[in-house]
Amino acid sequence: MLDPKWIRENPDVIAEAGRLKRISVDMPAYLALDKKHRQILTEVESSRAYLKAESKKLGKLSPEDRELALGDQKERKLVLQKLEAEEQLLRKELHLLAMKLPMPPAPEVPEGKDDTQNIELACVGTPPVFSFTPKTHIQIGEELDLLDIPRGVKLAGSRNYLLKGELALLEQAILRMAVDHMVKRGFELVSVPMLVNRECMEGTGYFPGGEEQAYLAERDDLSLIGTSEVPLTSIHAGEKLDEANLPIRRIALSPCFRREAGTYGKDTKGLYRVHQFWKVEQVVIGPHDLEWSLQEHRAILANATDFLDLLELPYRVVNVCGGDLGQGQVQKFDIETWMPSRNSYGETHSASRFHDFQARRLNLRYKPSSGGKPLYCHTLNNTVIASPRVLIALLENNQNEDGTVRIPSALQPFFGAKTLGKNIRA
RNA sequence: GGAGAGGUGGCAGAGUGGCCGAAUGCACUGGUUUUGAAAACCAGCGUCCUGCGAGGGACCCAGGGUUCGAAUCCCUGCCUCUCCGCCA
Repeated sequence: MLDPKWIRENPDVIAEAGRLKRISVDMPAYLALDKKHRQILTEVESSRAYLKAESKKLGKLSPEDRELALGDQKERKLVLQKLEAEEQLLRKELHLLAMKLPMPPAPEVPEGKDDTQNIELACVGTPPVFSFTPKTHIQIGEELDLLDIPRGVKLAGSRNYLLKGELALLEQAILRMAVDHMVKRGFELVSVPMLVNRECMEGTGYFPGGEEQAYLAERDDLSLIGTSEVPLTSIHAGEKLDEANLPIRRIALSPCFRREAGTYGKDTKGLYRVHQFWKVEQVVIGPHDLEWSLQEHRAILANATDFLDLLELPYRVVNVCGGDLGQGQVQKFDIETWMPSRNSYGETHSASRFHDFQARRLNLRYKPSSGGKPLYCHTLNNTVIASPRVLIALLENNQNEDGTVRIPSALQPFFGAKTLGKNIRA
């Protein structure tokens, strides 16, 4: 959500934002509606002021005099009611339009229409060269009897899977390692609801627009989260925080649910695009300060790349171009990890900064220590790790010729062994 | 799931149709007094929208309704508490 006053004064900036982000924006329509709404609002308010003042006088009149004055009041009330209905309708329309306006991207965001035009910022590690024909994660998992996709599909449809035994344990090990990694860096682990209300989905920018991507529990008007960014960012919605308590840095470990509507035929094989996965997500809520926000964006990016370094995986970081940015994002860095079976880097992390976009929708503010009006917070988030997607990289990059998988040393204490698959083969 | 009670300003808490944007206490801010502090006393003290301003409007959980007029009456929803039942 953008500041209504600012919208009025900067329609061109928003139109340009729409162009850069490939989001259709009709600023003339918005401005016309806004103007009309404010006109009616003024009428409603002055009419209401008159009626209110007259009513007060009525209260002091004798019963006989009152009867005489009532007729006029009733008539005016009818007129007001019509105006009020009109005003309410306009307000709703306007709000809906405002909810869909794009946040302008930062100047350092490259122009481009989709992910092929993202700019590589860094490339770390070297994709492995195999002296044998490498297997895909599916082959590795199935041959070790640790992965069962057909039965996952039997239970819940396409894009479902079963991880078994050591592979399921490996998943837990990575998630726990990620949690520890972040707790060491001062992030507070929060266990959050996975089923949230509409306010959370709208507040973080997923609704309206993203309803198709979410599993809805319609009877209770709740949605399954696609990421714990939603509950984590919404925790202090409607509150006025103390500046002294900022920034708030938190992580959550949660399952994530995505319908993946409109991706039929895309990434249908294996564990890359699935309906349900685990993710450790980092969310930071801070002051309304651009410099701070920029720094923090780099910091949460580093939290993730440092973790990939510990996992000894090759990856690259890209500066996401305008056309690949979401409505609310000001800038986004994606981390893509090398996946031999794809013969390319695949997106595993996404670090976004929002300025006050989410904070406005959530009505999330703080009292500045220096006094003065409450300000909207800035919010940011990034993945720490998402599984099973990271397992693709881990299994494929570290596979041995005999079909077992080497476990990176930092992960060994969490997994409890140096190799995956050994115990089964022995 | 059944029965009951309730949601008012930072907190506590009064307020059953006009004199209520809301008593009172606590907290907070400024002042007087004091070597300093405490106490006492005096004064101030909600948020948001709109307007250059004077001002106007909205808000007593939320949404509807009754009424010339609603914190107050009616309906619906949400939330909290107590008792009973059930349960990982």
